[in-house]
Formats: sequence, C-alpha cells, structure tokens
Amino acid sequence: MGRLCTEVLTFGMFDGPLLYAIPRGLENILTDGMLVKVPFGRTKTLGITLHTCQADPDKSSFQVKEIIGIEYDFPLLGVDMIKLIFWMRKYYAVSYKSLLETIIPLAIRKNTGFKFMTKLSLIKTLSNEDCEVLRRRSPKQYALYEFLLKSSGAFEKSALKIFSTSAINSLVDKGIIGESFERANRIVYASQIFGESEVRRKDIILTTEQQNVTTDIAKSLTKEEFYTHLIHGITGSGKTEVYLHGIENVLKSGGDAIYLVPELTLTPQTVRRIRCGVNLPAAQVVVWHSGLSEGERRDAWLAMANGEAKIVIGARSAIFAPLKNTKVIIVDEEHETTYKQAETPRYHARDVAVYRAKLCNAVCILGSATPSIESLYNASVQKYKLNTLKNRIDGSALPRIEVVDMRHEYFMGKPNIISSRLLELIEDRLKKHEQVILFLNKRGYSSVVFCKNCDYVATCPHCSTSLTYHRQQNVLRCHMCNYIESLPTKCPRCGGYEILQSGVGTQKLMDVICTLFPLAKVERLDSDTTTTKDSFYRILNRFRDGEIDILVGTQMISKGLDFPNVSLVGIINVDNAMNFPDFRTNERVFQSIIQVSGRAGRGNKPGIVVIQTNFPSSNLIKLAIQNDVESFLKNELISRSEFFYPPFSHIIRIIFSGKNEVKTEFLAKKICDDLRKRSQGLFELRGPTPAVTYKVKDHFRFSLICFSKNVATALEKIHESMKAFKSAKDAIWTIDVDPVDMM
DNA sequence: AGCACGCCGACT
DNA sequence: GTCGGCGTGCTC
Repeated sequence: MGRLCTEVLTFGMFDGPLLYAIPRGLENILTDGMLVKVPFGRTKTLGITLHTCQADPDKSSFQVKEIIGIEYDFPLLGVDMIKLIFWMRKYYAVSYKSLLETIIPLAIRKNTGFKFMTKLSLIKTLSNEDCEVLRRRSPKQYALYEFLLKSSGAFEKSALKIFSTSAINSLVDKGIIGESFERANRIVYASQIFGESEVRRKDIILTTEQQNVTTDIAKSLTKEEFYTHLIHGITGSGKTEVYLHGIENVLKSGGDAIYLVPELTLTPQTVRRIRCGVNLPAAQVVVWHSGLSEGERRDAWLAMANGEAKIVIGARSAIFAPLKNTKVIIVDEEHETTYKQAETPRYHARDVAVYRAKLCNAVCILGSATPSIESLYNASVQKYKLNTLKNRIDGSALPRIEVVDMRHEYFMGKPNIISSRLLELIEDRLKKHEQVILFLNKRGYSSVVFCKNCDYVATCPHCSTSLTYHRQQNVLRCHMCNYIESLPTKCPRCGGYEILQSGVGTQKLMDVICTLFPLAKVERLDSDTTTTKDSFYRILNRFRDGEIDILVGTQMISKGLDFPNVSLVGIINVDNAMNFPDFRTNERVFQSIIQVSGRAGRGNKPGIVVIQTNFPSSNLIKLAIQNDVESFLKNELISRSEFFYPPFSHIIRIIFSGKNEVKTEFLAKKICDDLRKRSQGLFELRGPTPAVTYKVKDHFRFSLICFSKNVATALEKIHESMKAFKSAKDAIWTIDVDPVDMM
C-alpha cells in the first residue's frame, strides 16, 4: 500500500517541508535530521530530513520524488533541534529559511568549503617485465610501487613523502598511481587558542556557598530531567567554578555541554578556564562564534554532529550546536541583551536555551550578578530554582559607592564632565600607581528634560517612560504611546524656571582626561578602538600589565574583567541611560551600576566607585548602591504589572517601514485598527508611534506594540490581519517577539 | 532563484 | 496569425 517517505526541509526557495520517497537502499540507513540531496523542480538541492512516515505516492495530488542520496551517514540535527526549529518558527513568527540559515553553516548548506587532502592509490599493476625495468632504472619508484601493491588501499600524500616526492610524481605521470581527493576536517580546537601544555587547574577548594550550589545542581543533573537553575552570584563570587563542576559532572556520565557567553570577546578566557578546569582532550572542546571562517564552522559543526566534540563554548548562536546528547546548557551573564539577535530570526538565546534544555531533558543554568527581571520573576514563582552566592571568593568586600550630585557642580560654577570629587580621587590613584576605570554609557541621542532644582524628570503619564525632546517641533514626546506635551518653561513640581536638558558629550571624555592628566597613560576601549580582532585583548593586556593608568570605556569594560590593581571606578553619566525611553531602563541602569562597580577592589586594595548623576536621591541609585536586588525587584514588578509589561505579558513589536511617510503611517494605522477588532481581549495594542530611530536609510519607521499573555494566540491574529493587507506594498513590516528595546 | 505559463500589443 | 514583453506562481 504505502511507501516509506520523509518530509524534507530543503535549502531551496520553497519555505516548508516537502514530501520525498526514501529509495529502497536507504530505508534502513536514513534517519531524521540527515542531510540529503533531493530533486527540486528542474534542479537539485540539499535539505534536512524531518520526519519519516508512510505515504501513498499514487494518491497524492503531487508527484512524490525520490531522495537522491545522503551526504553524511549521521544526522546533522538531532530530534531536539528539529523540534526547536518548529517551535522557533511559530514563536518568533519567522521562516524556516531564516532559521536554517542561522542554524546550519553556509558551507554545509552549499556543500562547499572543504579542505581536501590528496590520497594516492595504485590504479595500474605492472607486468613482470615492466616491474623488472622499473626496479633497475628507478629504484625509488619501484619501492613505492611495491609498498602500494602489498598494502593495497589509499594513502595520504603527505604520509608517502618518505618515498620522495619526485618518485610519487613520476608514478602519477606514468598513470600507475592515481590521485583522489578527500575531505579533511579542520576544527577550531581549543588547543589552537591555548597550547596543550596549559597548566591544569590546581584543586580549587570551593567556598561553602559554591559547594552548596554545586551540590544542588548535581542533584538536578542526576535526575536527567529538565530543570532550570538561576545562579545569582555577586561579582567575584566564583560562578564560573560552579559551572565547571556542572560540566564535569555531565561529561562523566557521557553527556554534552553548551556554554554560552554574551559576546565573542569573552570566549578565549572562558575556553581557558574550561581547558584548565575540566580534564578533556582538546579535540572535544569546540569554539563557536561569528568570527569563525566558513571552513572552520563546517568542521566544528561536523565534529559536534558526529559526536567527536563534547563541549561547545560560544556566543548567541552556539545555542544551536548540534551536540548529540546535550545534558547541561549554561548561559553566563544571562541578563545581557546581546543574547537577543537584532536581525531575523530575532531569537533570544537565553530563552531558546531554556526551551532547548526542556527538549533535551537537560539542566539549564542561568547565571548573573544582576539577573534579568524576567529570570528573577521566574525564580520567585518557582519556575527556576534560585541559587545565591553572596560572598566574594577571595573574601574581599564590595567597593564603597559614592554619589556625586552633578547639579551641585553646576552651582559651583563650571559644569564639567568630571566632578571635582572624581578628579581628586583620580589624582590620588595616579599618585599611588593604582588603576582607574572610567565608564561612559555611549548611547546618548535622547535628550532628557529635567529640573535643576528638584528631582522632576519629564515622563509620560501613560507609559512610565521618560519623554524625548524633539527639537524640530519643540515638543516632548512619548515613544510608546505617542503622547505629546509642550516643553515646560517652568518646573511642574517646584515651579523653578531652570529646566535643563541633559547634554550628551560622549567622545570628549578622552580629550578631557588627557588635558587634565597630561602625564597619565590613558586608553579608550569601545567599539571604535577595537575594530581588529585582537585589539581588544591588546588593550586589556596592556592595562593588566600596568602600561595604562586610566581606561575609558563603554559597556565592554563592564563584563567579567578582573583587574586586581583597579581601585577606582567612575561612572561618568548614569543619567544618559537612566532616562531612556524604554520600560527596561531602570533595570539596565541598576545592572550596569552593579556590574561596573564589580570591576573595582578585586584585589587587596579597597575599591571606590563614583557615580555622577543629576538625580542623586533617586530610588534606583539608592537601591543599586546597597545592592538591594530584592527591593529593586519588588518595586520594578509593581510598576511593570501596573502597565502590563513583561514579565506579566509578552511584547510583540511590529515595525512598519516604508519610503513614503504618510502611506507607511496609514498602513500601520489600518492594521492597528484591524487588529484591535480581532483582539477580543486577548491582547492589548499601543500605537502606532514613530519609532525612536524614526528614519533609517530614507525609510520611515512606525511601531505597533502588542501586549499579550500568550504569544501564539496574538501572533495568530496578527497573521490573519497581515494576510488581509498583503496587497499593500507601501511598507514592509517586521515582527519582533520579546524585543529587548523599543528603538 | 530560475523557469514555465499566460495574457496582451506590434509585427511579417 | 505569432513573436515576445514580463507579471505571477511553482518547486514534493
């Protein structure tokens, strides 16, 4: 009756599974997740088998073609990955194509990028007579001939070099031996980053806290069931050591591990820690990030898919590592927004990690000194197990934090980027030959309006975000709901007439520092100065070696860096970040104060952190100084629930973009109206509003924000609505599920 | 992406 | 009649 068939997700233009018959010879070999070659239209293409089934080709309305062959005799994607693709397609409302393109390396999808090695084998035997001639006239060639004759089979060219290359070439020219080319693997092993001779970790004695968390995680790992741990450990509390124990545990029982770091600059130091901490051949540790070449990606990918590799360390996309038996997934610095991809498919690697762990019956470990509100919330409702590390491993104290009121600096006469207190402290550190980090949040295009005399900041009455000043129309506008008010001439709270806009002045800091301290060695570390691959490390190494006195930088220096000689950290302008038109602003500022502070006082020198702000009495800063996560979470959850923000809802943001301003806005409005009719209380809509980055490359952008308890049901309605307006070509729309900002 | 299909205008 | 313009739709 039926015939064994399989659904195949092709790399061709058709975006969906297609049915193919399995040829007789492959029935027992072919499994789900394999790379196969199939006929496609008039051409051939490659694809991944998804699901074998029984089907009757005669009864189908289309011609069922037969699979041509398999490319590898092992699956490239496990069942977990196939399920993950289906889930992501639905959840993030994206095409299969975009998922395959992010998950499977180009070289594998195109079957290119091989490195070949030349193999030699005998293709012609000689008569006794010819043999004798060869033996007399060309003994070297004869030796080679004899060797190949006796051993039969192909040998790598380099291995036969002992018979001299000229002998090889002569026999090839005579047509006696033939060359064939075979794929050679070329994996980025950890050994290429750090030598095999790297010292093994001495037995590190865990603190009681670390021991407790390690034991707790070990318990979960033994169950081999899906579970998520959230490790909330202060900076310097030794989270990494806890991760390493988890990995070691999993490897012992034959499982694989995925270790995610927020950005590629952090991979080498993580690889080093793992290689020193976990006793494993280098070949089993794979590095995965956007900096790899296509060839490197192919080989690393295959090593994981065929089971050679056991651990993958990498940035965001490493969550798609095709490991065969994933038993633990670690997401370090889980609060980092770099885990969210800015382009389609706009997935969040932390969320995908949790879901993949669920599919694998694996344990997911999220760790951070400043967990995201979502994760803290999930822990508070027992969805995650919260493990805390409250003390630094070296017993050092968290740095003392001082707040400098920058409005006071205004009163003192000359408003400067550096306050007199910070100036004084820098001088002191330079004298003592201790190091200084100055942190400046670069993002500063939104100018915020505030009162010089009281704590008034212009905020939206409907959205709890601060209003943005638009110079063109001279109005204050909310980018969430489009609320508009005129620029106040006097303060609505205290009646004062000194309404200020926070100036931005980003790049100046470096110049200012150089003028103030002409003798100090100052270096800048941000995306502009780290264009080349290793310039980041070069600057950091020089800083570590004491060749730099003052390091000026952006977010980049707030992450996981450990410099014992740093005793002063200055946060130049928190306000830049504090009044960002986004509901997550408070969370970001809170996190960044704690993260940056964590860079100070890591050695035996007590650290000081100076925060410069116009709002010294703000609750946010007070709580950050006290490292009071509980109160912060409590306050933040109250305000988020009030406005139905995450974690009490999911946000789906629809961005309309078009060259014609009027038409784009019109379409956005029409879809919004249509959606509102379909919403039936399932979701709430706000907008459309001009996006914060309103005009990008001559395209005007409007955004429509949808708040929903359930992403799937809201997306269903959104798709219905989109279908109804499919013919409209005035603008294109993009869907961003769980966006991390509202730009 | 290609490539066929198909429905109109200009031409030997 | 028929050659060819490229809008539309299909790929198991």
